[in-house]
Amino acid sequence: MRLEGKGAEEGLASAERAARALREAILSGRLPPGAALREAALAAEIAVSRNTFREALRQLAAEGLVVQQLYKGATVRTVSAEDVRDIYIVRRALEQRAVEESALAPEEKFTALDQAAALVEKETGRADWRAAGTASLRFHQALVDLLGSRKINGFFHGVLAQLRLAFAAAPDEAGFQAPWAERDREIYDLLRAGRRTEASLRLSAYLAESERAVLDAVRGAARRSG
Amino acid sequence: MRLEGKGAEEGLASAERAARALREAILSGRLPPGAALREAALAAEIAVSRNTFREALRQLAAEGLVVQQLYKGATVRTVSAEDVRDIYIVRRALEQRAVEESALAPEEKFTALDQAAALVEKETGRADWRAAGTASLRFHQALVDLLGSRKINGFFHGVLAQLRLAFAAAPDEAGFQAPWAERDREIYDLLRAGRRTEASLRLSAYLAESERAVLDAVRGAARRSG
DNA sequence: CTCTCGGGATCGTTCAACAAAATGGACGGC
DNA sequence: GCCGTCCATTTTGTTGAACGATCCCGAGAG
Repeated sequence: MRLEGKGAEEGLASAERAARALREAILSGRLPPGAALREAALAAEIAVSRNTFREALRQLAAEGLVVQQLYKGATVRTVSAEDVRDIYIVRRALEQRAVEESALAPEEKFTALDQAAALVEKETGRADWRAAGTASLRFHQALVDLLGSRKINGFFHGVLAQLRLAFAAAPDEAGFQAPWAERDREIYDLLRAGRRTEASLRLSAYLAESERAVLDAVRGAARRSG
Repeated sequence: MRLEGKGAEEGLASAERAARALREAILSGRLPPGAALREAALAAEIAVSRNTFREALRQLAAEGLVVQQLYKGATVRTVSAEDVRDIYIVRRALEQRAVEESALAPEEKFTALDQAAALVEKETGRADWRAAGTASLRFHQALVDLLGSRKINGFFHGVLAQLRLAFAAAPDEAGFQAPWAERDREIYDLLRAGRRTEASLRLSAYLAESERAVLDAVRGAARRSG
């Protein structure tokens, strides 16, 4: 019987806790892209030793959220226009594949997809655009999950995390309040009805428009800061 | 067993050198799946401190080559039958997508693909099945590279590394000397001729057969050691 | 044979120290 | 005023030792 009562963080190595804390700080925008991650200060903040913090840094670097340069330290990854294009190559590849193969997916994955779409609608309804954006990404994560691959899910999760990084760089940019809810719901309905070709076309249009919006936002942020 | 490297490793953090040395030792089969990675011993062998070695371990764990369990240490990842099925879901998704989108790929990617196919033929010609297997994986890596995505390339590289892990567990198994060279060359020729539908069918058959062979091998290895 | 109970062995983590390199600012030349 | 140089300071990369926590394994009790 263990006495440590720190919720879901028990039984975790403190290096893992440090990685989570850092990941959370980055994805919440508290540590924006480009921010220097000074070991001494941040390690003290998370209450771990510098060595342990460095283990967490290595892990986040391997995940692509952090960039390490020898003797220059670690910084939060900045998302370039080229990165955005790459991200959308991935999205097109995996989401389109998921649509094509959706006939093989088990029923429960569709209900999960339905619930994700409902959440997007709910957050959109209360005009919480940030939450709606997150919910929409979760919908697309659920879409890719139709493929039923752990590895693809993990990979796609990391890629969407980088996309959120791009959002953090340029929040509330024009075009970001696009009608996600209707688009996602529409794609879901077409999928459920087995109209995969139409779903694929709809998804293709959605991704193209989304990519353009994110690219504009990233370019705007680069212009502002460079 | 010496894990030390020498060549072009200047300007690299020694944690990175340690990660490379360990990765190489794992992928070469010198540290087989399931092997315990004792920190003190291996750190001494690579001539780095235990702390530095632990950074390397974290990195390899994030890459999926190593599994860490609290207070039980790190082991080389073992590849289960389910892992193999997952790997082939990834291969089908990415390689098929690459074939479908191949019309958009620039010319130089096709010449790289051609050269990769030639290398498979060369190694097959000298009956070096191990080298031929590696070359064939490189051909399929080049195939996925038609998509032109850094992220997908990196992801796929890691997945194929795990597949090599499965080979390491069960080398020279029946079905592994399958006619890779002809298959790969055939797919390349169909692609170059723009006959994408036929290439897709050929690839599909190839992957199905390959998956079955690897699954049999992994199950055989599990039976031997379980 | 199974269960319990040590006694290593190994892991997870911290700390202090140091070399190497980057950083930033004072200084002087133009 | 502008520019490059030099040097003190900071930060990183790495090490070695230490120590509690936990696992592993074998000896002995039942």
